[in-house]
Amino acid sequence: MSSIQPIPRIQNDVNAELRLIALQMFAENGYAGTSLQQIADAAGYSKSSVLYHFRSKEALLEESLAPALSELGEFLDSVVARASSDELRAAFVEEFVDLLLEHRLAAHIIINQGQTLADIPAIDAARGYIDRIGESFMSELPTTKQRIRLGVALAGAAYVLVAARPSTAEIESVDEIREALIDVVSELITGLSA
Amino acid sequence: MSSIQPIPRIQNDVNAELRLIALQMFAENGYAGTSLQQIADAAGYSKSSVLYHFRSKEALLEESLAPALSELGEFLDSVVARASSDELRAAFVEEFVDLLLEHRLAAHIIINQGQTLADIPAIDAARGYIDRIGESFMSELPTTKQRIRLGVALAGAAYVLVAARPSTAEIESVDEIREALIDVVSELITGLSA
DNA sequence: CCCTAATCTGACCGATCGGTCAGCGCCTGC
DNA sequence: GCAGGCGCTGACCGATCGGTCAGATTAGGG
Repeated sequence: MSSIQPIPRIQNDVNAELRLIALQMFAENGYAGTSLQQIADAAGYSKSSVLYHFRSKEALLEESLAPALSELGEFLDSVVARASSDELRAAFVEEFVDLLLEHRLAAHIIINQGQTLADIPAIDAARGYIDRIGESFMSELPTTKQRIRLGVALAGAAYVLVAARPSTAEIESVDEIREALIDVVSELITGLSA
Repeated sequence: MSSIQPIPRIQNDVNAELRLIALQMFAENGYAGTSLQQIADAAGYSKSSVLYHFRSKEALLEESLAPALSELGEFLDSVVARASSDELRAAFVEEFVDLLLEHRLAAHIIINQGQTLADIPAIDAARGYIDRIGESFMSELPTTKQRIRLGVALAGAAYVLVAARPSTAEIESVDEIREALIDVVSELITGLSA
């Protein structure tokens, strides 16, 4: 306890707080549509303070996405490790949906704004991961139909995760959403090897 | 020819040109991420000239979306007119996918940026239309699973329509995409009445 | 207690934002 | 050939953008 921590400059509370707020606002209003001032106001700090913790707006985005990126990379490794045998597909889908649920905000940013933010390294890396995960599900060269099914599953899931319209408030449990998502995604994915 | 046109102040060429360019840029880089200067540069006009044709940036967006809005409204009418008998579902899906294909840029803006742009009347109207189209497919109160399937189908389709990654360039024909989309959307939609 | 370093802030920077306005050239109808 | 309007533009506006910097404030270990 009293000994120095292994890595002294660990992310502190303020840092994590800012990353969470930024992630929410980037997902809801878009990266371009969210200013550092708005983030600072929402967090109760000054804009200068935000820029003290993060070198730039882009760095704030990248560090906010980092945890999701890390887990996405691990998931990709586990996918390529186990060969894509048919009966393991269901387990993969379940893990993948859980990954989306855990990092729903990051997923929404990467998928919905990935096109716009293509020049940001973290975004580019994430898109590369996703591409390779998709490829691992496909035998040989993907057909148009396969790529469209995968795209619909991915983008559709990412959208649903954040859509949460004000009307018909989010009374429904996460479990219910999880179950429905696993159902629809696996239905879309299983059509890929055909 | 020499007689005055029925409605003198019809949309002229420049107007239509600007609307198309704006629609493309809004879809690709986001509404907040696209400046009037960028639109003007892309069109080869000055920013002042853009604002001469359109009262404001918001008006440019609304007028760019107008054709899609109009057709979407007509589609909604045709949906509620014919009762949603099961065997007509396929025809509905086909029409709907064609609508998405025809107005792919507008669809992408409405679905992917609808949350952010909720205070813009045209966007709000479009989201209302889509909600009502969705409701017309559902019997009684929609379950979570039903709403998720519909959300995945809509957002997934909208994403695929604009995704068109630079890699593996858009060699594939529109017909191929259309066929795949009709297939996957109808598969998702037909699960709604269950 | 005091010195240092971490944290936080307001003032300020140049650039760009959406938008206004006066005026330019050009075409057209009289 | 002249008057008038339309299309278009540069200059300019206040506000805000992301980012810098010097200094105030705070916290903590010796």
